[in-house]
This record gives sequence, structure tokens and C-alpha cells, in this order.
Amino acid sequence: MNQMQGSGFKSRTFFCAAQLFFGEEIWCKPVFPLVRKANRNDNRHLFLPCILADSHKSSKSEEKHKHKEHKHKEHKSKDRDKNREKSKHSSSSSKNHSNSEHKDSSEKKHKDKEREKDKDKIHSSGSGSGDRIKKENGFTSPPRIKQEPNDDYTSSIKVEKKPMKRTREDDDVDFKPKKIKLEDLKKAKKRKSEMVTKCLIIFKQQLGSILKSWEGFERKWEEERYTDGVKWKFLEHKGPVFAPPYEPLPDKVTFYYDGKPMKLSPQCEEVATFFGKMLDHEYTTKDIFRKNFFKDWRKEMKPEEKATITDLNKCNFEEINEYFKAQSEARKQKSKEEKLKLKEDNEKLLQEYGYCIMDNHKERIANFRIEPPGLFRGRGNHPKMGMLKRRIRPQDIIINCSKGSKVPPPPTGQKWKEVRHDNKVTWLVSWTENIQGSIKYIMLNPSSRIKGEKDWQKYETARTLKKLVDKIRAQYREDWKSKEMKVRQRAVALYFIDKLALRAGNEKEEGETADTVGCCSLRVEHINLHAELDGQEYMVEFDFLGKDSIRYYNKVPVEKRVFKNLQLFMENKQPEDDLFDRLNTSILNKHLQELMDGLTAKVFRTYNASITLQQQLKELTNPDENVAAKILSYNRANRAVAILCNHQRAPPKTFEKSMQTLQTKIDAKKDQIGLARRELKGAKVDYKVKRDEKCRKSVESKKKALERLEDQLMKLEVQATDREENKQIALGTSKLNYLDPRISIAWCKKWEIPVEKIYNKTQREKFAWAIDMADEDYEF
DNA sequence: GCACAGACTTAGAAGCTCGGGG
DNA sequence: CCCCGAGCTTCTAAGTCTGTGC
Repeated sequence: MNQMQGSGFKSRTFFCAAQLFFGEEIWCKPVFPLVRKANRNDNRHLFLPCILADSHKSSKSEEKHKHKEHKHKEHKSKDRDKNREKSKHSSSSSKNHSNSEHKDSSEKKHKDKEREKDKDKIHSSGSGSGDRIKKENGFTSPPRIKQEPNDDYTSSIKVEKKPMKRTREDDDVDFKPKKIKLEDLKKAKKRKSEMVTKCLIIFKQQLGSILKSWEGFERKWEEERYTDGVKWKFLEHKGPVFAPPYEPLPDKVTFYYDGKPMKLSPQCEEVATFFGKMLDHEYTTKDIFRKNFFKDWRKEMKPEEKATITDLNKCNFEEINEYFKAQSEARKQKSKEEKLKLKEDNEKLLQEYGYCIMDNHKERIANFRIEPPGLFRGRGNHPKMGMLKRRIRPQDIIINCSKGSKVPPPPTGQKWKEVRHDNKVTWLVSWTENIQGSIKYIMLNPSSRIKGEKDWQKYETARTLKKLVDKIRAQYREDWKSKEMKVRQRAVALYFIDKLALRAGNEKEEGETADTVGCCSLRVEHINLHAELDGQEYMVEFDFLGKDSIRYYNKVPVEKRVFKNLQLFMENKQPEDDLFDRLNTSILNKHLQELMDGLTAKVFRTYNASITLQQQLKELTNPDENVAAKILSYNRANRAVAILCNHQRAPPKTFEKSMQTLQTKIDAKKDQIGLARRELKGAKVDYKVKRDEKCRKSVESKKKALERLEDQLMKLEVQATDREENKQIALGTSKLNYLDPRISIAWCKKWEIPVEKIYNKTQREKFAWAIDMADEDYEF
């Protein structure tokens, strides 16, 4: 029944439950209450963008449309003209729609004034677009029934009790068949009492597990959720781990300027090493990178250095590069003992700084190390690549912890920038980074209660969307006909977000980041309309750079109305103009918020990813196949989602090589098969001639050998296809962020696949909540 | 209603580890 | 035993979205 054996999870939950019951400290993962099941049936079909061989890099960094305002007016009047003819149709159908909406929505009073204002010039029945849908999932925090037993948690945290273990010697003594002396008797007695204690513990654990299944018991966890944005009541930690100080280069490593050796000041040298280390990277050949680096490097130079070093092209970092390569090689070559020592030191650091106490739980911290200084590596065509990321010092750091806790001491002789006690946020440490001026945080690991709960909540919102999605789709289809440009644009954008799982697309500050877009920020140049393409009507060809400058390329057939709308949106616009000039993410999300509590653009991505996985699993899993084949099906379902979400990766550097090795293996196998065939033929001839038992057996065995070889070949070929299909597709992101883990857990339980085959240790920790609550017939 | 700060999630790459095959 | 590569872990950039103040 339990699929989690070997994962260590089972015992952990038991431990947890027992402790809870017996009022001891809780130092383990949270247990979440069970949730009710969602209804079935979703008829959304798959839409898979085709992934191109290379991601391109946009070279454009032109100035954006300054005359938006002017254009708005132009478009508005045109829009009105165009719509005049359609108005009859539109108003009648929107009335229908309004009726149907009315039935379902229970709160009509929350009408938005703005919306009314927007629509003043038009139709009678505003189509009920903004009707608030009653909240259904109910995961706002319930009122706290019970007071936290110990709100002002003192820092006298009990460490896990030493296990009642004895040393090996004791045991050895006990097992010697000696005469029973008084001492032995004492020992035996002691052992007996320890056995009793052990039994008691086991009993406690089992009792805990029984209690765990009692729903009311589990609800205790819910009580821990706070209201009013409070995230915790107690928080104590050891502060961050700073990057190690700079170690100057040994004298034998020389930097050359214009062919002449030059000794650099430590400050200047450190920055030089950042560049030297990266010499093998493509970055260092890029003009922007070099320019930015050189500018920032010069700021770190002493006046004499600044006077001498005026041209980066005359700098020779070769020896620095060699030095670091040798260092990394030496690290690899270290002896077992040295490596073990290093590992232990690391572990010690982790034990000391890698955990914190948050509300009775010892929680793992995600990133307790401060980012070391270095050169900024933006993604894609980033205007700031190569800039110096400066070293973070204690006086840059803000510490967040609870009032009654032990504040982590800053390094001797130094001070924190600030110590605050803000329990409405989840971070422990923050600082401001110097490249974009944004704030960086130290937060908890995904396995923590605070992250797990949020994650669960995310999927619950997506499930709520599932219940309403038909209605929302009907609504945006209706809005394609709206007389208002704003509404039409919103409806078409939402259609793309829903159908193609595009991101919302916030506006970005120009020149600060790479030129990438999402749905709302698409520009005319990013789409191409084809009345007919590849034998299909009304095709839209997307080609743009999305998050992380990953190229999105897709040819999609759309409905005629969408097509016509796009033509309208593009009229009289320059390629660099916004496609949806009357829309931004704020407008869109405000609208979505009115349709469903908690609904934002990204919920569609979560919903569509999860529902796709569920459908694909149903479709692809063959009950008769073995575990390996089923896992292949799972991976295929996962891949379908990754394709939908456009999760790409650079083909692994070793890809070609490893493919080649595999191909060699395949070829060798084919040769073997050819040989085996010939041998079989020969044996058959022999048998025909001689007709004896020996020959018959020989034929049999040769036949078997051939079959085995053919089987092996097939497996290799499947492996090759699988690898080829995965060449540019990253499965991890969707697995970690978009797929409701309960779907996978349920699938595992249903087909008796060990969860470990689907989720590794870290993933199981992150999804502990789901492993705990999903049964085999869970429906997203 | 807009800009901006802040908080938090999502993302791919780089670095590291460990197990299987030669 | 060693080497290689897949898979795991770590790192931090780049998004989304909310709240606030003008």
C-alpha cells in the first residue's frame, strides 16, 4: 500500500505525528490536511509549439514608440467604425451570455465603476464580464481557534534526542558466552530497560500514525496559518555566510599589459581574476561585456594603474586563466581523505548556517551563502553584462528575525545595516544588489512549511480555475466582438495566454535588461499573419524572445475572429509598436481578478500544464506495460507539458558525442545482427542436410541469440529517439513549478510505480505535502 | 492611474557527484 | 580502478504580481 518505502518519508511522518501528540518539539516536515477532489473532464486539447533548432538573439535595442497616446486616438476611432456593422450581432449574443453568467455568479454587486465608465458609449448589457465569481476553494486562513501554545518561543530549542544507542563494545561483551557475573547481570538489566524504552518509542510512533489518519488531528496544521499577512511568529537564524575574502595571486602568476609584466594592486587584481577566470567563455568575446567590464575595472584601479591600462585588448590574462584551471584540476585530484575533509567542513557549515527555526520547525534555508563578487552574466543580449558585481559586506545586510530571538552576531568589528522584525515577510536576510539595484533575499528551502503551503495553494487556485475555465473561455470569445478596442485586445491576449501558455508580459525598463517580451508586451514585429499556411487557414506565426531570451517560435491556426482582430490591432503600426497598445498586465490581471478570486495570468499556465499532464497520463499509460515503459510514458507526458510551456535548454555540450557513441553501439549491434542472421541461415542449411538433433538445437539457439540482439537494438534505438527528443527540452522546470505533484503521486500509486522513480530525494522533500495527501484517485 | 519598490516564483546554466561500463 | 556522463545540486537571473505613495 505504501509506495514510499525507502524514501525515509514514512518514518519521518510518523516521528512528526508522534511528537505532535506528545507535545514535544517538532523538527520535521509539516503535514497538510486532505483536500476534496475536483470534478473530472476537461476537453482542452494539446497545442504544441514546434521548437526550432537554435534560439536566436535579438539584435534590436531601438527606442520604443513614444507616440502611443496619439496612436490610441487613431485606433479608437477606427475601431468604432469597424464595429458599427457588427454591433447588431454583438449585442444580441452578449445578452445571451449575460444571462448565463447571471445564473452562476452569486455576487453581482461588486461591479466595477471603471468598467461601467468604459462602456458608457456602447451597448446595453455589459455582458457581465466583471461578475465576481464566488470564492470556492476556501483556502484563506481559517479563523484561529486555538492560541499558539508558545508564541514567544524561547531559543532554548531542544536538539533531537540522542538515540538510545550503545556502543559496539557493549554488544560484543554481551554476546560472549561467559559465566554470568554480577556486572553482566547489571548490563543485561540496563539493556532490558533500554529495550523497553525503545519499544515505548515505537509504540508512540505507531500511535502517532494512527492518530495521523484522524482528520481532526491533522487540522492542527491548518491552525498554524496566520491571518493579516502574518507569515510567522518566531524566527531565529544564524545569519548569512559571506563569500571568502580575496586571496591574492601567487607571485609566479603574472598579468601582462602590452606584453610587459605588471603587478596589480590587490583590489585591481581581484577584478582582473574575475575576467581571467572567464577567458574560455564566449562572454569575454562580446563587445558589451568587454566594454562594461573595462569601465568597472578601471574604477577599481589605483591612479597609476588607471594611467597605464587604457586598452583592454592589450591586457593578457592568460596566466591568470591557467592558474585557475590548474587550481580546479588540483581540487579534482585531491586524495580521498582531503575530499572527505572538505565534505565534512561543508556539512558543518550547513549544519550551523543552513537551518533556521521558524515557528517550532527547524527548516532548511535555500541560499544561506551571500553571492560572491564577480562579473555580471546576464542572459541573452543583456546591456549590463560584464559589469562588476561588488562584494557584499555586513553593513549591506538587513537581518530579519523575531523580536524574542537571538539576533545573529555580525562578523567581529562589523555591523549589520539593519536588524528588523517583520513577520509579514518570509525572508531572513536581504541586501541590495548593485547591477539593477534590486533586492536579493535569503529565504527558506522549498521543503519548508511556508513554501510548501504556498505551493499547494497555487495548485488549488489552478483547480478553482478548472471549474470556471469554460465560462471564462466563453466570455473572452464573446469579447472578441466587443466594440471596445481595449476589451478586444484583452480578450485576444487572454486567448493566447490560455491556448499557448504564454507569460503575462510585464513592461520592462528599456536599456536595463535584454529585450524580451511576454503576451501583453508583444510587438507587431513578433507575429506574422498568414491567411493560409501549410494548408491551414488563419495562421499566426510567433517569433519572439521570452524569459531568459529563450526563443518562442510557433505557427498556430487561430479562429477567424482572432485573426481579423489581429489584423485590426496591427493596422497602421510600425513593427516596433505594441501589438496590444491598450493593454498591460495590470489591466489584464484586474480583469481576471474580477472573474475569479486569486486569478492572474500565470494561473492559466499552471492550470494548462497540470491538466495537460493529467490528460496525457491517461492517454499514454498502457496498463499492460511494465514499469520501465510506464515511466517512459510519464516522461512523454512531462515532455508534452515542457513543450507547451516552451521550456528549452541548450543542447548539452556532450550531446553530439554521446549521440555518436550511442550510434556506434547501434551500428555494432546491427553488424552483430547481420552476422547472427548469416549464422542462423547456415545452421538452417546444415539442419536441412543433416536433420539431426545437434543441428536442430543449433538452429534454436541461434534463433534465440538473434532475437536477443534484435531486442537490444530496439532498446538502443528507443534510447536514441528519447535522447534526441529531449535534446533541447528541459523537463525539470515544469516538473518543479507547474505540475500539481498530486497528479504524479496518484499516477504512481495507481500503477504501483515507486515514487522515487518519478521524484528524486529533493523533489520528494519539496512535495512532501502532496505525497502525504494524494491518493490514487486524486483528480486535478 | 501610474511609477516604483518589494516580495516571491520561475528559469536555465554551471558545478558537482556518483554509479556503471570498460 | 578509472573515466565518463547522467542526474542532482547550487546558483542567481529574470520573471510575475502586489502594495504604496503621489
